[in-house]
Amino acid sequence: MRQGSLRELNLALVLGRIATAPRPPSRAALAAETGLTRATVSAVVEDLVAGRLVTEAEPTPRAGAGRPARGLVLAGDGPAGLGMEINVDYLAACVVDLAGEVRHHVVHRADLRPVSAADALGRLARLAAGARAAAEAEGLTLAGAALGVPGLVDAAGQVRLAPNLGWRDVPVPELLAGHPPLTEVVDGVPALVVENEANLAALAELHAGAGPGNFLHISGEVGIGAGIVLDGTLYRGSRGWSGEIGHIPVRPDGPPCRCGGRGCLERYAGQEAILSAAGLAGADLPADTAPTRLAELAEAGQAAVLAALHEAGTALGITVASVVNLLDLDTVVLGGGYAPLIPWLRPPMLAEIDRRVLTAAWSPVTVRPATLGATAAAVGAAGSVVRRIIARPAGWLARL
Amino acid sequence: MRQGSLRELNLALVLGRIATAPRPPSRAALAAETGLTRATVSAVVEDLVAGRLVTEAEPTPRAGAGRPARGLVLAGDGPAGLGMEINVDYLAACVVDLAGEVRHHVVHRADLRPVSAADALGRLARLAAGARAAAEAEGLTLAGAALGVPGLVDAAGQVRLAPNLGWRDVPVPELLAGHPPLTEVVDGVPALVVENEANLAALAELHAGAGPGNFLHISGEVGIGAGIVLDGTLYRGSRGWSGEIGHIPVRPDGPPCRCGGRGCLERYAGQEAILSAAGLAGADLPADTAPTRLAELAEAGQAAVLAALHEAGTALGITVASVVNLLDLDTVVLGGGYAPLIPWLRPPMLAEIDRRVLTAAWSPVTVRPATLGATAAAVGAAGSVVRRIIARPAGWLARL
DNA sequence: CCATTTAATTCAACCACTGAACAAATAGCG
DNA sequence: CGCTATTTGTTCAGTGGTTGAATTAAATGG
Repeated sequence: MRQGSLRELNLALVLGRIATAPRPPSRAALAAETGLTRATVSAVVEDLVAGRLVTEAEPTPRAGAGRPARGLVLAGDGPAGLGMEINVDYLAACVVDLAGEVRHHVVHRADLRPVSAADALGRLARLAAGARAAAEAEGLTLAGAALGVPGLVDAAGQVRLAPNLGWRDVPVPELLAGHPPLTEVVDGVPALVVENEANLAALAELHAGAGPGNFLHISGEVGIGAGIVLDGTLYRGSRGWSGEIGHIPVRPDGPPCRCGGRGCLERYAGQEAILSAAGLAGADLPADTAPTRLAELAEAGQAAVLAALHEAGTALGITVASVVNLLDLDTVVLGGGYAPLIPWLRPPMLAEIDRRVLTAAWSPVTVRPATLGATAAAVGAAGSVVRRIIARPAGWLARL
Repeated sequence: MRQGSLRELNLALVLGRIATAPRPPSRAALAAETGLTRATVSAVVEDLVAGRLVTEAEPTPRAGAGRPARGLVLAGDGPAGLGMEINVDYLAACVVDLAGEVRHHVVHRADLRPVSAADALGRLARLAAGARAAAEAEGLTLAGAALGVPGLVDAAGQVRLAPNLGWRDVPVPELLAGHPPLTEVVDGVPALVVENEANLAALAELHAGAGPGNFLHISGEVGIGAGIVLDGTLYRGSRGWSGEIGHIPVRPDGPPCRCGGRGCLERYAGQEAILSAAGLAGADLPADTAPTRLAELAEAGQAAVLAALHEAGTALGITVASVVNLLDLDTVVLGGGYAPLIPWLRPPMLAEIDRRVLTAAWSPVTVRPATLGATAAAVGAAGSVVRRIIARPAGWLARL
């Protein structure tokens, strides 16, 4: 810890409080919360304001006597994050400002399975260029970018395997490097961070939904992925490959899975599995509309659909019971395609959880829908960029 | 971060380096590693030496010219930790010094199932008093105590459920409070920390075995527990109830378990299950000798025993595959009663892992025996006390 | 025996936080 | 309307702890 570290830590501490406070706090309130003196907080805030990270809000009306406080809020015109997502049937890009506000958002629908990786990334780069232009038009400065992909990503940002896209060993940063505007390096972190989309969706939920805590966020897209948040931070695993929940064995002697195992969760609760159990295998539904279609049919009381959802919920419940026994989580969030199906998935899930979780008697497990919709991964990607600035503002300040 | 925090952080930083260095480092080497100046390191070390946390070793012979360095080592006569363990068939107490050396260790064998909790804790307090006397005779000062129990412990240290001991809602700190010498409160942390023994065994492995990393430590005692180490720290879960791996469903429609579920791991790989599958249900083996007996019979080629171990290993493999898919771990450590059975458990475990772990192709999962024996939990308990001092030396220094 | 090299300490300078005093801005009250 | 109480935010001398250079200490090698 150098001498300057103290200021770095206090910048992060104060900025973090401003970011999470329910109402714009005054310097005096920040001093009281953090234990710092008002003098120190004033000095720190001065740095933050000079760096365009914080601005003063309108004086907040307050009860009682005394000089009115000047509320501090995250700047809406400072740095922003660019978030992107590639999935089986769409591309997305968005811009999120420091306050977490989504300032720009475009989704480009297209079946990307027949398209080459280079081509898909080329289209994405065009979306990103548009997003950057939109951000600059609003006075924002992009401070970094993150991209979510439905697959395994290694430390260098290379996509090792994305089965549903048909990708294998795709060097994403290299392929995108030629395309502006993603070429700057900020503060030791690569200009473009590539990450599993389930992890990013969990991050989005962490910041948008109920505050920190321990939860599992299950993304039911074409495959089943999960992001794990432990003690308020995303857990990525030794190599960033955590959350491959789709291939957890539910019935070890069950039907074979293309991963090589048998009875994987995906064989019971994956989109294909549900559709085929519901007798809709040949219906050729686009991946993005299948969940709502299933919900309609379930609403109408279609027996095969109800049975398929019950089976899927049971499998999910068995898997979640394993996870909760292992990690002692209090909440499970269902996102992606599962969100519209919650009314039918939840009862069998809870039944299995209650039976199989050793500690269920002392504290029930909550199963709830994600607060964000299908755009969660892209928003989470952009959010991860601005969150990094909030966690280490010194890096941003060191560089204008 | 107050002004004094800087010194606190640097005390912890330097002490941590001294603790983990392979050879006694000099002040100059510490300065180079940490980025601090030699002046600062000297000042910090002076504080640590004054607080009896560090002492100077004999000058280390070095090649080349120059004034010889004075090596710094953790003090062997400063604070120490008292570790205790209660299990089904024994009590244990030990004293570990700052350097991690076990300075005292006693095990008291006795079947504790018929004994009341108060009585068992009374006996434990006598062991602890003996350990304290031994520690003081060696010039050590006990800085805290930790106790491992085979069950669920809540935040207050109360044992909510320890099925194999037959305990339910036992207020351990209260029952031990009357018994010296466990009554001091150190630095906001309760004088006695009560913790699940599987977690403590994992901690012991973390410090004694291969350095930090991500691993799962499975303790095969009468029940099956696990400790989870993520990024070099023990993960305890929302309520400290993580690692209840024994009740992860292996075959959801399998035989009923006393937890209320069906097909739990414990029904395939628990000690009772293995013995009964091996046809030794009525043999009335003491819990502590059963594993070695099984190993003997397996060595002799007894078919029923080999089949039972194969079944147990398969179930463990299926469970570990779930865990690795979820957490992306690179290592699984088998401890407790599983250690002597590794030659027979490992092959079926690896077979299941290879089949079912999605990322197994890129990086194999290592399954290895624990480096500590049956005493791991008690040593881990004592280690957790001294580790806390190493992580926050300021608390200890603030107090003499 | 002296030059060289590396280790550790000393000391003035500096950075950031501290605490108290002060200025600013408002509400309440007579 | 003016005075007081109250709370916010700033100013400033003081202090703790790190910084960097100079100095001393203790060895090797020619």
